[in-house]
Amino acid sequence: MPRSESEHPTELELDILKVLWDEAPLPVREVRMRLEQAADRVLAHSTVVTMLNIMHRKGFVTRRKKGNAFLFSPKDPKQSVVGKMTGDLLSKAFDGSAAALVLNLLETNDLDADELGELKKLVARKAKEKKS
Amino acid sequence: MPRSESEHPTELELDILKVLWDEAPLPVREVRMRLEQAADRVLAHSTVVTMLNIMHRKGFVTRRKKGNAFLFSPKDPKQSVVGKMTGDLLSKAFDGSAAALVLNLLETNDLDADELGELKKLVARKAKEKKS
DNA sequence: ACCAATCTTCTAATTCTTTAGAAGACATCT
DNA sequence: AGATGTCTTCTAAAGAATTAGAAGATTGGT
Repeated sequence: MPRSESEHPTELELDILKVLWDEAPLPVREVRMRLEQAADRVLAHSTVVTMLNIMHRKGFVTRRKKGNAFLFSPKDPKQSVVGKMTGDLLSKAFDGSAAALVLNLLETNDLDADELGELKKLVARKAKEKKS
Repeated sequence: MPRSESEHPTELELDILKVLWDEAPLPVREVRMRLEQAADRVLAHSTVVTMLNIMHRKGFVTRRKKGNAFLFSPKDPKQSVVGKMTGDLLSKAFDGSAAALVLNLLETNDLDADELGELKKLVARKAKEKKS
């Protein structure tokens, strides 16, 4: 029994989704061009086609016919998809503890003062919301 | 050209590492038993053996002979491994912005008051360290 | 009407991941 | 000594991920 198909996008799928979150709908050749510019991924046209088909089957993108070609759009917004990925890491690697994740983030990836100030504001704001 | 071997543990590999971070060194049958108890993973003995061999090849675990059997230990501490995973998600999904990650965490996974309080303390402490 | 460009669908190759069986070595129990 | 159990290494199967070529349809220009 091999593993089942992932509910999260793979690395290449995520790169493609990023392109589409930036602008959609797009035809295959546009996706391919932007993938090369933005993510430095040089792929054959047919590779991008195959990926978009797979992503369509998996439900990561929607498509509609425009003339004889397809236009692709992301199915879910970026926040939702990366939120699920974060939630997944949270449960798999940190037993669901957000504090543990942030602690690890602070300890192992050193952030600059700006990022820290930003974090402080975020947490304070959220704490306030929570009370209301 | 297919993708290259991941530098991060896969899902099953991570479950096995968790067992070993909890206690090590352990022989195969112990790993198997704990995998079943802690992660609800029921696997054949030979499967666990194969996984541990692969993880040894990848450098995730070390092993030493004890009698005729091997004892396995994690190569790197948990913090380091999950730190790399977090850093990977950070760069892949949030373009390296820790603030964006935490914001998303706050927005899409709702934390309880305790977790929020914990976060506040963490960030404050880190900010203080930074100044010194 | 035809040639080239573009698009789609189908097929395929390679590596990774997950799972597990088979064969053989070695110790222990009776 | 022989059966039993546990351990190792070797082999393998099947789905997932990544990459791309080939065949066939359609459209736009000349």
